[in-house]
Amino acid sequence: MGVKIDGIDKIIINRLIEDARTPILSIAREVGISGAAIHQRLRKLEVSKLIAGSQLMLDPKVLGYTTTAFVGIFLESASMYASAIKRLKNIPEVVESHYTTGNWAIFIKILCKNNTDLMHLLNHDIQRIKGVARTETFISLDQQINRQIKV
Amino acid sequence: MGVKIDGIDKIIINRLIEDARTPILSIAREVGISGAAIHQRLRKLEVSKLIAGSQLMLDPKVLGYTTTAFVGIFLESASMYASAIKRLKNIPEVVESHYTTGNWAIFIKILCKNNTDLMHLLNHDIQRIKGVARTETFISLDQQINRQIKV
DNA sequence: TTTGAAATGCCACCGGC
DNA sequence: GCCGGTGGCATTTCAAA
Repeated sequence: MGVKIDGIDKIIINRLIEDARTPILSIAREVGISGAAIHQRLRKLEVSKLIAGSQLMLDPKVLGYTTTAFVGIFLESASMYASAIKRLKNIPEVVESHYTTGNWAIFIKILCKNNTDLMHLLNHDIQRIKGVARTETFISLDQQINRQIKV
Repeated sequence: MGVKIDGIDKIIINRLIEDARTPILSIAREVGISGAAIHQRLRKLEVSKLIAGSQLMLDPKVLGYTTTAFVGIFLESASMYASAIKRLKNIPEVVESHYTTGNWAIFIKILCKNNTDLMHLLNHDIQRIKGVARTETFISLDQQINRQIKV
């Protein structure tokens, strides 16, 4: 993991984490080097794969997705993992899926419009996936932290 | 929640979710309307708050953060929630925190460099937060889905 | 790694439809 | 809602140090 990052790189990264469309020249003026230099540093950071891309962030609430929930899924056998994931990928409300140690085999994060939709998603979409034995659901009532790891 | 989005808006959004720095004019050429029109649509979507911003995405693995874990936290009493969150905010490895129904009061997502760091984080940083009674940890061995809600 | 300069391309704002 | 035009910037590349 030989990626070395100095203070200027940190400023560049932090400005672009706040707003990925910040003009490079405005960062250049802030740190006091030329735009070309910023540009080359960015390319280096991309080549190193530290920068994985940039994303427009949507607010799910504006689309009506007001409920966030986590669901732990018990599988009948570990061998059903791959096929279960395939099915989960087809459910748009599933925004994260992990294979975890501990209680469950699969652990997912989902967004729903309301509790009726959540119930429908659980009973109709998730519970009916082949291999799914049982689920445990935790509804997020409040999210206080949502950030990236710091450089 | 009166935000109506047509096919062109969807294309704009999806292109910018893939790469937030995509030039507006290249989207304009793709959909066959002028850059000015794309620009106006984007402004409308920003005003509607559907677009919450844009972010540079870092790859935590390149920084050495190879372990993702979820930790359920039991609190001695719900009244310690606010102060516990305050302490969690000071732990950079904590990237998400939720107040959840079900077993735990607080549910967090953390990134660590390895299992030793994870243990240290749990025993030294998290367990010692005032009000934290007990924790349950789930390590993610594999993440197969990571996306935003679709428009 | 940095710089300035140059070519190219983009953005953001109009007035008008 | 969309367009074309425009002036001012931004991006990208290059040779040079």
